[in-house]
Amino acid sequence: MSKGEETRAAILDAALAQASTAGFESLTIGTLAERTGLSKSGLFAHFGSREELQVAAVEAAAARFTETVFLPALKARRGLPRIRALFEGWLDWTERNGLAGCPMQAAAVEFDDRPGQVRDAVLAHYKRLEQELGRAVELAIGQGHLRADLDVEQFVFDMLGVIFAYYHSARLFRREEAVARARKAFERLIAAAAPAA
Amino acid sequence: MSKGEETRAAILDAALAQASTAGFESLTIGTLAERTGLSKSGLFAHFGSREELQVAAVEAAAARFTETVFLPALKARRGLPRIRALFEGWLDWTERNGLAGCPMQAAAVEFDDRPGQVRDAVLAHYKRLEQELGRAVELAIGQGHLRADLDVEQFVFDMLGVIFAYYHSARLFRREEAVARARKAFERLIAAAAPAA
DNA sequence: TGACAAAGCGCACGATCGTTCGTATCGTTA
DNA sequence: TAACGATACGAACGATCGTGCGCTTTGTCA
Repeated sequence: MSKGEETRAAILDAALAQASTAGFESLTIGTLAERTGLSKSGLFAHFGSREELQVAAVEAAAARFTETVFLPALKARRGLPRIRALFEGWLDWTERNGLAGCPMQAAAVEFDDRPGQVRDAVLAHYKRLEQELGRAVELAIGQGHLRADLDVEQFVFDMLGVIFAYYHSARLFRREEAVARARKAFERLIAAAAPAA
Repeated sequence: MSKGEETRAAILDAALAQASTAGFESLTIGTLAERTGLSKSGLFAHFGSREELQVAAVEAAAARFTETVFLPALKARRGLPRIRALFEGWLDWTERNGLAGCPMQAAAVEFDDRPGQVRDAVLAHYKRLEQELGRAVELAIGQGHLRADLDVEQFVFDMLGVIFAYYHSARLFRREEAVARARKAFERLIAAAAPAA
């Protein structure tokens, strides 16, 4: 990794930490420069514009998510075990990356009504996320772990809901029982999608 | 309503519109002054600080939510009908108020890791929301519409998840079928909570 | 090791930020 | 209508915003 790439990675590290606690709108060149020990202009040169910086931060978050959630889940057996691995990884991927809230959700909420490159990047991430999740569900159906007539998109929709409710309960309310509630909701989802006995 | 109260209400109208599309961090004195035709200092005098303005905007959103969702739902018969009314009102309360996204969710995500008055106000709203929702569920249990041994808090958790997944699907993905997905998920929740036949 | 490109800094710019203050105009009530 | 408080404005402040430019330092490779 060249010097430039190294610095760029360090900047994005700081950017993710910042965005996860205070949102992407709080990502300013000045504060980020101070946080990384760079000069404003030096930092700026790595991205060319603030919007590019925000896009890069979203993409960095997506990359982290892939490393922390997707790739490890591939080691689980296909079918239900893999879906469970995805779910569990999803619950704590932010902590495991030293982040506060989920930067992806923050970006989604902040930019869902603001057209531009950032919104496009967020959309791309969630599109891919739903695809991968859908594929995992279909594999589970193929394995006979889930009902053959299961509404896959609905299952993905429901699973996203559980995650969002978890983030809400854990971050805003700081509830300890959030994980337990999320797991219970998830298991009920799985049970409802189980093949007829 | 005195002149001052009138102006203040107009400012908060504009603030909610702004916050619902671009987030609370985008609420600046300058843009809001231009939007309302006031001078910066004239607008500022109504709140005393930017943070107070943000708090007032959160409380205005909560008031709108009460008017648009809570109060109408009280007209429905207690029990399941009222819970359904709450759910349906919740789905479209932002549209009915001419807003883009849900300002309350935006505030929750933006401030969940930032201590201060704004976070406190958001927390108070969601606390009350959960209380009211929980009471409605208990009434439904009393009416025999839902299982007596239902985990009320879990039901509220699950319902919140459905709403968040709906917002995500509708606002970020702009999916037409988001409402249908949300209703399906909600009905499954109700079915799982139904009394043993 | 010398040369060339990559990386970073310092300084400056116009704009906007939140906030303060003195002054003018308005609304309300006696 | 006179008077007085409520409401709004204009101008200014120091700070910070994103961005551009020229220069120096550093890393990299022939």
